[in-house]
Amino acid sequence: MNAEKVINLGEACIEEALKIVAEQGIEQLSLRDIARRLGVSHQAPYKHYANREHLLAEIVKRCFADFSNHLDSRPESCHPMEDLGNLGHAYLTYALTKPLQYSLMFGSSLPDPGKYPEMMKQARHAFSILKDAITRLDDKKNISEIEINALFVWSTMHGMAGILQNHVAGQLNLSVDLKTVAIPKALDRIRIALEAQIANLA
Amino acid sequence: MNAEKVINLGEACIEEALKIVAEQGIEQLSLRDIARRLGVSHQAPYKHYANREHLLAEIVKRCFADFSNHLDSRPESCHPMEDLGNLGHAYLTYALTKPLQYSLMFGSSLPDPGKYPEMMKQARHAFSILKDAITRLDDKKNISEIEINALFVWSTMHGMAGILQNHVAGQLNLSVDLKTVAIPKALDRIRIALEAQIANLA
DNA sequence: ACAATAAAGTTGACACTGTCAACTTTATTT
DNA sequence: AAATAAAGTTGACAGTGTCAACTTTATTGT
Repeated sequence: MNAEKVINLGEACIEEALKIVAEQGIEQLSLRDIARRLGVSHQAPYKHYANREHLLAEIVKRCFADFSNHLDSRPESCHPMEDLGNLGHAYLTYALTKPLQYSLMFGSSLPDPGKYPEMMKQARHAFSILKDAITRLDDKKNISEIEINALFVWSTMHGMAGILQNHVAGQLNLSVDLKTVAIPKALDRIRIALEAQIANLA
Repeated sequence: MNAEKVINLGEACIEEALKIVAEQGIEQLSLRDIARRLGVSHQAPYKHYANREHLLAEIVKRCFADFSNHLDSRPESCHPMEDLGNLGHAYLTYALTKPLQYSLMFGSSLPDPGKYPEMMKQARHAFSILKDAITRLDDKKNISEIEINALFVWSTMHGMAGILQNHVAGQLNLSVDLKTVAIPKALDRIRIALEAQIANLA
């Protein structure tokens, strides 16, 4: 199927890896399979990635970059709370439309963060987008409050995204539709919590 | 080290599997290694578990049962909101003191839920504990509202737990301590959101 | 009590994996 | 054009899951 010669094997490995993860899950990902599908010897990929984890770290790094781009391209709004809502929406949209990438970033199969600083640099950048949006809610807040709120929002987003795709929720016999009802309501509750807390300080 | 004969190999496999996961992570778990450490042939475990995934499903099932027990043994309280706070505390305590078990249940390495109904039965039971606590907040609410709130609370809990152990947060250069500051504040925000929403309906 | 049967455990094989080492080919540099 | 580095190949090894056939141990029915 991939008879023509591969121009850039390093890039081709990443593309093929994503396909394999999409088709068979991350457990089934093997460098040998990548090589086989690209019509190349089983050792060729090792000339570009020292081992399996290095390849995964590179993929995750790009996922974070792609994720940041997606968050940055949300609709503009000059109302900070509306903007935060847009951000939440963009977050979940990403988790739903690119479940592979999302689970690579936030699933438990993440490569050891300490070993891959470039990967984590991209991760911090994504988090800073959320912090910036929360800062605009109330610029009189100190950095701790902002971080606390950011972690709160991120936790809920992360939790909902996880529930949405981990087919766990599908097995809970819920009477309510997740995407159309539960998620918007949950976003409402985040807004309520943040507004109440801002009012408290005022 | 385990020279004396194993009495119940099925149980011994599970114990040894948990040890291996604790020592080396779930990726390193192999049935052959379990067999070797128990001083038994490499095929012996297969007489008790058809394959690797069946063993994992059995482990996860027990984790959910243990999790439910832990949630049920939280301090009693006749104030529903306080009880929900205790529940949240118990949830996070479990995630922090038994990170292995927690990540087995909620990590991405979960065995296919559809294939293991017994496992999911235990999962539903754990979820029902949360639903019950939320029902007591306002017994005039309909089932949908309760489920929505339960998902909201669960999402935030799940997200925070994930952030707490996924070493992701440790790499974000946060200025605030997670356990002592950020988590209690986040629980506050959950309470605020739920109270505001109950007041709205009243 | 004892033969029949099922369960538990062993041994051997196979295809698959990651990874090391040595080699050949191709591209780059000087 | 020679020297050198990069990219790709081939072969090997230990580890893995799992199938099949076998032996040992327990259970069971009569």
